[in-house]
Amino acid sequence: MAAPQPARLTSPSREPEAGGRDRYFAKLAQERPDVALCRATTLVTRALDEELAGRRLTMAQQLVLKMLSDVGPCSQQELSEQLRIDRSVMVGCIDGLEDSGLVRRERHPRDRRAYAVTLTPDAAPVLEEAEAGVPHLLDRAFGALTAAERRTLTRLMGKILDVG
Amino acid sequence: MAAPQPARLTSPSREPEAGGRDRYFAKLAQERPDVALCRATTLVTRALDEELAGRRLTMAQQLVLKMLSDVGPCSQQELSEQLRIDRSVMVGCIDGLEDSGLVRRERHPRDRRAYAVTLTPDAAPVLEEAEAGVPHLLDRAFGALTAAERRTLTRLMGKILDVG
DNA sequence: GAGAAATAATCTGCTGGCCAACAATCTTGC
DNA sequence: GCAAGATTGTTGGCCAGCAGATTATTTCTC
Repeated sequence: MAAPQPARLTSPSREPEAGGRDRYFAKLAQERPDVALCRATTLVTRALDEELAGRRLTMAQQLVLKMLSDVGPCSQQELSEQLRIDRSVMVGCIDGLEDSGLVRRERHPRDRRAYAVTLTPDAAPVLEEAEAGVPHLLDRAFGALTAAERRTLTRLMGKILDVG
Repeated sequence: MAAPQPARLTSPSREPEAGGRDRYFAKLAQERPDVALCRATTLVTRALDEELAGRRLTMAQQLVLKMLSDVGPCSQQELSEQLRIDRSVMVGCIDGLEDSGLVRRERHPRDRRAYAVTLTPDAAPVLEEAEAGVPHLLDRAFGALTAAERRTLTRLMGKILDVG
């Protein structure tokens, strides 16, 4: 495909390689936006997980509380759709919140197939604490980007997601 | 947290909601670059998977062949590090390529712990075909972005990944 | 109305990525 | 030269995301 390759192998010792074998990823990330995107997301996800490790809520649960606080009681279906979390994952997510006493599964008054997931009074302080940690979370995940670059990233993601 | 929420629930019928309940994701994606990035990557990954569905190679296998072609025989460790694919995943990846007769696991001459994963002659045309499909793949994944935007995205991902 | 089709929540199974543990092998410190 | 530690490939376990099947309920069609 490319130039005839030497059949030589790196020795196991740590001599810095001239042929770019040890910097191959940098080249790959420049040529393949898909790979760069996936690997960067893995890093960001790991940073988020580390940051959330000590806290009471998972990211999904945090988003659920926030949406309930913003728009009022929702069915699991609505939460799933708007937060882009799979229905089957949402079940366990709400289970956890219910066990912690932060939401209740009430019946939807007009559709008894659906629940009306509703915040309890206990949820407010927990949500507030979680929201207060978001800036630090973002700094940890996107520390390499300036504020302007983060806005650019948000705009590009918005186009891929087809929102605005 | 926000304004006092109405305890009202959406009726099950499909009336477009004024309160932004049905556009909540758009707002979320604008406020939370982390969520936007993760959801966009899910979309891109799905597009890639659909595109690769009919082909012989997975994305990981394609990257392995390309790297072997570019830098010559490598240990699985080197492939793992540079392609950012976990060692345990790399095992199955190379297994598949070996079963297809595209690579061989030879012993590393100086380190008998490691293999020297080596391309076979059969690999060249398969890799060439895969490489030929990359532009179409990227168009499918990033169709919403212009060429300039794709370059910007690549640059931002590079900063997160700390490469150049 | 009555039956057919659609929908909400749930469960199960499948896949893929990540982490911990393991045996074989290499490297290092003394 | 030898024991302690690191490294390579491998396996198995865990979790998220996704599709399919199921049950209860609602909506649509006649």
